[in-house]
Amino acid sequence: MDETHVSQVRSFNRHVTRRIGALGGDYLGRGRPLAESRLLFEIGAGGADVRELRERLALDSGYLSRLLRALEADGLVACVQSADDRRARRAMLTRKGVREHGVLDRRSQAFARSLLGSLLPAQRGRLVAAMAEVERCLRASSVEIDVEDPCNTDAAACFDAYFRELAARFDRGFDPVQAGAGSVTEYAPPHGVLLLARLDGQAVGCAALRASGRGIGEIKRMWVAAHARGLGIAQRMIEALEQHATGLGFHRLRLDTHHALTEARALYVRNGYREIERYNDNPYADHWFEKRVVRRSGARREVART
Amino acid sequence: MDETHVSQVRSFNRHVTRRIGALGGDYLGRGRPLAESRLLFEIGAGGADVRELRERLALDSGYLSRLLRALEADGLVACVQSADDRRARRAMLTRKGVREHGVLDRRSQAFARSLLGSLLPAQRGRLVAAMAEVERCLRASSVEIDVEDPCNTDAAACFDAYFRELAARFDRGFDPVQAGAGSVTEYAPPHGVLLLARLDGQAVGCAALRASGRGIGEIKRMWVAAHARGLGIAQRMIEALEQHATGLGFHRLRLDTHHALTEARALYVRNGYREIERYNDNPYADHWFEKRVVRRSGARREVART
DNA sequence: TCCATTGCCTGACTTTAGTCAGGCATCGCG
DNA sequence: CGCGATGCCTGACTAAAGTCAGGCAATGGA
Repeated sequence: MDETHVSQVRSFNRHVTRRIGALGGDYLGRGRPLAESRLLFEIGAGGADVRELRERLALDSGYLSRLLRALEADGLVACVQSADDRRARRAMLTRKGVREHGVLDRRSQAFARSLLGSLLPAQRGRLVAAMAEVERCLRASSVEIDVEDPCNTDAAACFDAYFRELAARFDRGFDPVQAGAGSVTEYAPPHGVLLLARLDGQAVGCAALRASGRGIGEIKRMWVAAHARGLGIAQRMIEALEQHATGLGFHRLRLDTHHALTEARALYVRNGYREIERYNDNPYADHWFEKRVVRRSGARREVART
Repeated sequence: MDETHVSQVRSFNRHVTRRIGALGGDYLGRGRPLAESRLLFEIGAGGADVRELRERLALDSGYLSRLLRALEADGLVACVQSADDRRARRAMLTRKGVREHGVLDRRSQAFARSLLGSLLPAQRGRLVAAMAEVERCLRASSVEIDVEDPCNTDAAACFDAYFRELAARFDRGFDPVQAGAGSVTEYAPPHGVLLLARLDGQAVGCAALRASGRGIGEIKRMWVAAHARGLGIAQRMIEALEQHATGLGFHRLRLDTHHALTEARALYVRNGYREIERYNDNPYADHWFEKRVVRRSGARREVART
C-alpha cells in the first residue's frame, strides 16, 4: 500500500475532524449536554422507537433511559407505549421539542453555510464534490464481505431480492425453479461457499460458488442491492470468490448470464472471463463465461499486509 | 448559495466525523484518558511550550497543568523551565514517553491503513485525492480577511515579506523608497484601507487601497504568503477591496505592476482591469491597470446572507 | 524600586458520560 | 398457565472533562 496514501488519510483525520468536529460540537451546544442534543436530533419530527435509538446511537439501555427522562423533564419529549408491544416504548417530540429540534437543525445548516460562505463559488463546487467522494469511499470501506451460512435469513432475503430483480429485468419474467436453482445447501462447504456483503450490519449483496463438475466451480447469485451499487462491492466479491475457489479444489470457474444484465457481463469481462459455448440448459441464460483460476501470490501478500 | 451544497456539507459532517471520529477516538485508547493521549501526541518528539499546548488544544490552564502532572507521574513527560523566561515551562517527552508516542503514532497509521485496506486500488487513489481536496478547501474556508491597522506588527511583517519577495523576483532588486512608498498611514481611514488575511490567526496576506487623485483609488501591496497560495485569497482580497472602494468615495481603481509578477497580472485581467498608459513614475512598474467600480447589489446580497 | 502583568500551579468544585446489577411488566411459545 | 426472553427503568457507582478562584514566582516597564 502506498505510504503517501496512508499519510494523507492521517492528515485528513487530524485536520478535518478537528475543524469540522469542533464546530459541529459547538453548534449543537444549546446549554444542553451533547448527548441530549444528539438524541433530540435523532428522535426527529416523526418520533422513534427507543430500541432503534439505542442501536443508532450505540447507547447503554440505562443511560438512554436517563437521557430520555431528562428530556421529558424539560418538556421536550414524551414517551408513549408502542401499539403492538406494550413493553416497547416510543419517544415523540412535544411541540416544544419540535421547536428545539428546529433550532438545532437551523444551527447545523448555519454551520454548513458559514463553511461555504467564505469560499469562492468555484471552490464551493469543488469542495462539495470532494466531500461526496470521500463520503462514498468511506461508505465503500465500511462494507464487509464474509462467508456466511446460505440458510440464514439474511441470505434468504438477498436471494429473494435477487430473484425479484431478475423477474423485473427479464422480458419473460423469472422463475428460480425453471432456472435450475437447487437447494441452497449447494452453496455451503465443503463443495460451495456463500459470501454476503454487509453495510452497517445490513446485507446488501451476495455471491455464491457451487460445484459443477470435476475441478469446476460455478458462480451463482451475484447480486448487489441497488442503493449500494457503485461502491465496488461486486468486484470485491468476485475477487473473494476466486480466492476461495482454489481452496474448494476448483481450477476453473464458469457462469451463465443474461443479455439484459449488462453490468454483470462487463464485470466478468473486466476480470478476465472469456465467453464460451453453452454448457447448461438454463432457459434464462444466453451468455456463458469461463476463467482458469490459480492461487495468486501477489494477492495473498496484499491481504496479509492489511 | 446552492441548497444542495449546504445539505451535502451537512451530510459529510454527520457521516464522516462519526465514522472517522469514532475510530480515531478508539485507536488513541491506551488505557489512558483521551485528553492525555492527545496531549502526548501534541507534545511530540521535540517537546513543546506549555502555553503553545494550551492554545493548540484550547485547554484551561489549570486542566492542562493537571494533565501534565498526570503524565509526569507516569514517567512519560518531564517539564523544564524555559531558558528565556523562567516563568514559562516546556514539556519534553522522556524516553518512555517517546516510546508511548511511537505506539500512538503507529496506531494512527494502522487506522489509516485499515481504512484503505478494504478498498479497491482505484478507489484508494480517488479517496486520497478527494481527502486532499477537502482539506485544502477547509483550509481556504478558515482564512479570514479583515480591515486592520496598517501600523500593527502583523501588517509590518507582511509588508516586509512582500518587499523581500519583490527584491528576489526583480532583476534589479527592489527598494521601497525608490518605488515611491509613502507612510503606511496612507492605508488607514479615511482615505485608505488595509486588509490582512489570516489563517489560524497568522497573517498570510495583505492588500491595501490609498487615494490617488479625485475619486480614484490605487491598489497597493497585494501579497499572499507562498505557503498560502492557491486558496483563492488574492481573489477574495481584491473583491473585498472593491467593496470598500465605493465607501471611500472611489469610482475608479488603478494600480501598477511588474512583468515578473505574472500571477498578479492574470488576477487583475481576470477581474476586469484593463491595461492603461503609465500614470506614475514608479521605476519598477511596466504595466498599469484600471477598472471602473460600482456598488454591486448582487454581491451585497450574497454577503448579507452568509 | 515598585507594581501591574504574565505564566503556571493547586484545591475545590460541577457536569457529563458511561457502566452494572437488579427489578418489574409484558410477550410468546409450549 | 408457566417460564424464559425481551424491553425498559432505577439506583448506585466511577471516570473523565472541565471550571473557577486564588496563589506564588518571575518579568518588564515606569
